[in-house]
Amino acid sequence: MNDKPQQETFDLETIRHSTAHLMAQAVKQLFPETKVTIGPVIEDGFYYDFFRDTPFVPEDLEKIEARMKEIAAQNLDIVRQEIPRPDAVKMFSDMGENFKAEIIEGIDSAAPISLYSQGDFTDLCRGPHVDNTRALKSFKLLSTSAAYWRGDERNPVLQRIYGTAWHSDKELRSYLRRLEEAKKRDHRKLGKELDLFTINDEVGPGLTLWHPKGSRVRYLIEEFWRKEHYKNGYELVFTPHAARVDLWKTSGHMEFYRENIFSPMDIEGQEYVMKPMNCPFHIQIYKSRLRSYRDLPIRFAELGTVYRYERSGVLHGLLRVRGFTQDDAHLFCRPVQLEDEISKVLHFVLFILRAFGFHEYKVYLSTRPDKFVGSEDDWEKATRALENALVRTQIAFEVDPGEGVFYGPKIDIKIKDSLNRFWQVSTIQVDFNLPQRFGITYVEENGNREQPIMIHRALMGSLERFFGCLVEHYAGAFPVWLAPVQAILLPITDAHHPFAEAVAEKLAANDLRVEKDLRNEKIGFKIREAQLQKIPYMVILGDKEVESQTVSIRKHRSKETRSLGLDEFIEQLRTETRDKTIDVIDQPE
RNA sequence: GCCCACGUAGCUCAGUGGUAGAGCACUUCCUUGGUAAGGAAGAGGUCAUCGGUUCAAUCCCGAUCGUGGGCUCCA
Repeated sequence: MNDKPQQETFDLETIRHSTAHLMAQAVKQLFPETKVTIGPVIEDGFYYDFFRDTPFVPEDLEKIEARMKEIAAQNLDIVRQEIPRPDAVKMFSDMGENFKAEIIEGIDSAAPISLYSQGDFTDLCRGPHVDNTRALKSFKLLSTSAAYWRGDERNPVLQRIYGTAWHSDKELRSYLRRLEEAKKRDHRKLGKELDLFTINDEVGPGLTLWHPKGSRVRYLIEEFWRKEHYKNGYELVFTPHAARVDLWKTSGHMEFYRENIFSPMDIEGQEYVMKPMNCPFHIQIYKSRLRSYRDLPIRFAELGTVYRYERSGVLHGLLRVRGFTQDDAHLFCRPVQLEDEISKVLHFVLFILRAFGFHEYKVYLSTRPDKFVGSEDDWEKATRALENALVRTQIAFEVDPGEGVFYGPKIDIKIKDSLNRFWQVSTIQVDFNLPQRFGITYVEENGNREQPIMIHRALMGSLERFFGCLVEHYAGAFPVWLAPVQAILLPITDAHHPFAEAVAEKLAANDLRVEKDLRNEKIGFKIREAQLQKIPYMVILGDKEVESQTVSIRKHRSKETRSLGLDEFIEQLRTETRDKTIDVIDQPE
């Protein structure tokens, strides 16, 4: 066995990068008029951007993939060589590869220009690559799209092909299964199937209609959120959906955020806009009277619905919409309180996220960008406060240098879902800008007026996005505490309807969410539907149950049935609801 | 916004230059059945919208609106 595969000796990034080259080679062979540009490795795969007049169609992908396999099977050695920069520019210019020539001109003059060749194909590349095309076996081309040269829409349009590559066919298959699974639990699909929400053309793109079942879940989330906020020392407020444009001039949003603000409307000669943020309102509440250092910290929280103009092409289900509700809060504190406040927010956010079944996070600390307001000293202190709070809370984090917003440093939290995907939800941002713009103050111990530090924070980000994330995380099978319907009663025949009514009444009297399926259908049919609706508990009621005054329970996740007394069942449901018990979350194999 | 694809019944989708079909859902009837689909009948569509080509357009062309995959940006 001398042709034993060697792919295990290369890391995935190298394999993917080499596969991108292999694809470019195949494309050049099949479509010689095409020009190559760049082909980087991305998460789970790679892409390569080509310049040509006509876009690739799915049949092209099949042809390209077949050619790639042929080339790989030729066992071509991949050879690196370095050449002088002018030669490289000339070479690619002569080949008509003006994009490559342009890249070379942009490369640091100290860096060597390296070429990689395999058979008839030579490409500019930093490498590294696998040593022979035989190492490239487990790949698949996935999709095409358009992209701009260097990501700028003023530049030529390029045709992009996405693909994926792995060490082995087994890994490849597993990845493709994961894609299938993600498609199955797409919140847009489940939203329709489970009757949770719709986004309707006549209402408008990016505007969500929450159906009764989706609303139920949202209401439960909100209820939990409000209760915990009161417990944690927040005051809840409500503020309007629109305000005079002058407010947004003061806040600076008309200047810096204008392109996301809906066009103004004229009301009695005054311009008003829909609010893109809640902060100016909370600041106005702060300003409604004189504040003492004794009042601080002040924490105003609101499930505030904001409207932001997003370009039509970026809208996506509930994840990117034009009207959404932030679980927003603004904290006003003295500088000495900053670290403590951040620390409390961190504890709080982890508590909330855990309740929803998220236990793994990526946390980023973003520091001062080039353009900023406030003094370097303030930034320094605030950044240290954030960092100390993270350390104190024993949260692992990465520093994102220079990635803070112009008005202050921030902490971002991404949560990992059951398919190992990360979702940006929580954010904690220090703001030196708005307190100054609105001139808010408090009276210090010594009688002087001081400017409070303001913190913006959202735990779930937006309810729409968080809900979409939950739907995908649970694949639509919400845990008992969140399920819109916790139990469905399935009488065997209409003779058992009275018993079902009685059971329903008792469950409802215990604050449980119950439905009855009294349709003239066989039990198998009712079970199938309840199963597809992902209702946690099915309650089968027939002669046996009426006679013994018990209920037969079938759980969504297991096919076994269990018979128990009604009170016992109620107790179990109540306990699971109270403890926010989360069953094993469905995972793809 | 830009590139590409798509838009047919409530849903999922066939289909044709001569004004349309299936399955599921819905309504009615039969069936009273113990753990993933019992049977029959019926109703339901300006084929996204507006214009053009044509004797004739759901089909071809254009525009608009919307959706999807990306680009870009973010919560």
